[in-house]
Amino acid sequence: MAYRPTERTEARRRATRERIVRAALELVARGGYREASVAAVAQRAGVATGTVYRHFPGKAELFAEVFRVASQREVDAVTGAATAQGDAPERIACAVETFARRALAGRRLAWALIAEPVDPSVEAERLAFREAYADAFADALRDGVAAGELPEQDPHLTATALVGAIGEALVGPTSPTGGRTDDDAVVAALVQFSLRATGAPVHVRR
Amino acid sequence: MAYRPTERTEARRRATRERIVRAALELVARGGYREASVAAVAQRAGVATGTVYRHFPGKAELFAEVFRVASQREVDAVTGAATAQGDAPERIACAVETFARRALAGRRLAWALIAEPVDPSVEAERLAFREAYADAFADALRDGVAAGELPEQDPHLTATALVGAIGEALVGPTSPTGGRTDDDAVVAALVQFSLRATGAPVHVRR
DNA sequence: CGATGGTCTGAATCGTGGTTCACTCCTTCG
DNA sequence: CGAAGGAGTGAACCACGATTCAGACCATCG
Repeated sequence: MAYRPTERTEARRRATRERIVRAALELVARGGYREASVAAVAQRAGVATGTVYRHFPGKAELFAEVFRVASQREVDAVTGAATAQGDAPERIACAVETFARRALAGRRLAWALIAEPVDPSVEAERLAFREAYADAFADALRDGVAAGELPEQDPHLTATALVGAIGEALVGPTSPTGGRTDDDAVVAALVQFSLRATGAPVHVRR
Repeated sequence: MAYRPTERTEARRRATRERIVRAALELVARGGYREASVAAVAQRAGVATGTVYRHFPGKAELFAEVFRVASQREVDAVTGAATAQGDAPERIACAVETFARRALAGRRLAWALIAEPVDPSVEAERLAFREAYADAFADALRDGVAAGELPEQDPHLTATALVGAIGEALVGPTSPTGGRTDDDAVVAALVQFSLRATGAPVHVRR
């Protein structure tokens, strides 16, 4: 025996893996899942295609991780907003706005995470992603109902519907040519919609 | 010259084409787009694969037609409901209920029409489908706003969001194992959600 | 009939990626 | 140094499903 993997080589390995994931993420954010072929990812990461398979069992696993990472980032932001100070309506408004603004900032990625065609195994990741979103909303809703700030309702269904509503409203403009609508206006309208949908009392927001 | 296509042969030709479309629709309704390979369609229609290409330039065109037909049917139903008698809230409730009930009756097809991965050219068809849905809602909303029954809002955005909300709420349970939730309850909750979202005054619906 | 125009057939072909693997190169340590 | 254990390479391989096409079969009409 004369060779033992050491910290240094470990680090290099991790770095390569990292680069592959980042490259994949960039490609998805740019051109969606379909543009992100293994060959393209490898090229962008500066490695040979075979190298990808040294780090991941297959394309599905690679992209499952990519989606997991990207989703987590988004969900964390929204969850943070939904657990901020304030009453339920305020928290919901905040979460919706966060969701919407982040999606608009990276439409292509948002589309990939929310609506693009992907492999079944990657799809599973996306389902989890939506669930996580819905959960963030659902928690705030539950609190609001308990506190009497919101009318009686099924929090999970309302939350799911909200996720769908926001997704559709944002992805619609995304996938076609790219509606040149005013982002602020869209966000504001979505917040209004969401507050009404939850049954929050309408105050004059000014 | 000794041969001229006649009414009889024309009819046979149309019948074959018809069978292909129907077979494709059935396959989509059963297993979604990905299960619906050209070979499978041909087999189900009782023709050879090559025959499909005698009636359609390619798979994309075939399924564009399939989606168009299926969509039209659904949209017509919803549009009908949305243009029925009554004030805007009633019409919207009616449209939402129609949308939801029909989707629940054929979940797989609904999923294919609303959310499944498809070729880009077929995707265009689906976009049109969503637009049509949204338009049906938007019209009722516009009327409601004009009549002072609903608060000031961007009807198109509200309509789009509604389509997304309903789609997500219905498709969510569809794609996984298949939530065993009570359909009636879901529909009722969705109607409530939609009415609130549009800003309709909450009356006791009984 | 039989010549003509057309549809139907289905096995072979093609294109597109994902995946493999024999080989080269690098690192570690006796 | 040199044997041992990977990591990285990239051209070749393969699976899969859409598409093609040469021939079989059929309807029309002079």
